[in-house]
Amino acid sequence: MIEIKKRSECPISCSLDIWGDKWSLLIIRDLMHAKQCTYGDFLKSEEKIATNILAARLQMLETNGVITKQDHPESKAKVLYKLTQKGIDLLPIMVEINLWADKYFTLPSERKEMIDEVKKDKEAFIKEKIKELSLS
Amino acid sequence: MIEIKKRSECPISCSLDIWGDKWSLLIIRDLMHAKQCTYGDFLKSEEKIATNILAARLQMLETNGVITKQDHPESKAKVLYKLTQKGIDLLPIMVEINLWADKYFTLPSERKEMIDEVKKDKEAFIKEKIKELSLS
DNA sequence: AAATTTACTTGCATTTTGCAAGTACAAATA
DNA sequence: TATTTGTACTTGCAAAATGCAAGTAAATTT
Repeated sequence: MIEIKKRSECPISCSLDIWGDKWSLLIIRDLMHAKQCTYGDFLKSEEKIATNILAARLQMLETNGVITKQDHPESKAKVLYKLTQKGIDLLPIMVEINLWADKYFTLPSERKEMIDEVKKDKEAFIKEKIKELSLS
Repeated sequence: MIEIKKRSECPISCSLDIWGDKWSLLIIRDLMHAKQCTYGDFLKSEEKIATNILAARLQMLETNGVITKQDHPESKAKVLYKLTQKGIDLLPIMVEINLWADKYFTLPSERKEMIDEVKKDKEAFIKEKIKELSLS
């Protein structure tokens, strides 16, 4: 089992205790891009997470209600991971991280396109994206 | 010295490579609350960071241009740490983390007050707070 | 029936974290 | 002026987390 030990009652600290490790937000990013992923999909991401770490993080995020597992409609060998509402609600944080990164790094052009869309109308982007993630 | 190895060119990943560890955002949080802190101030925070980890993180954040050191005006024994513009620009991310935490945790009342102010007018809050952090 | 895919687990080396103690310089106190 | 205290670290070592390679078990494909 996974221990959820809070370092303090501070909102930043409590949040980091759930997803403030090296990998969790990348898993969540994948789910925001793809809406649903199999275990293997996560392993394919370019940052190359180790399989045991992936398993541990998925467990942690599920225990904390950020993601859920469900059966794959076409195969019993596969599992689908999805964001819960709690996970979907991390979108504004992700958007702000993207904007910060856009200001201080040189990003690949395919990322820039999305960010330019955000910059045009942040609220609209978030609203639309949340809607997308919520149905399904 | 500190190694800045990027796992990928993804904005989320690049950002996490700088401040995506267990402690950095808590250091940044302290600086956002206090505007400037000494080494000892950070050690006093309720999460109780270990002194060697603190030294390592401060070094990392300074190397990456998120914070700066300056002489304490009243004592050569003390050092003042402050946010750079790059650090101040993390404020919107912090605000969103607070809002997420507000939705999913029960927070202490003194934190709630600040968050209620944010909820009234997020843009205004951020603008005002950035102004505050920028002068000095 | 055998090989392959999928989602993991296991074992072990490496790296990071945490704790306690130590150091060096500045400042306050006796 | 000598000694103690404060401040910002560093060092050494144990514990925990991470990373890598290989293994397992059930489902699917061949």
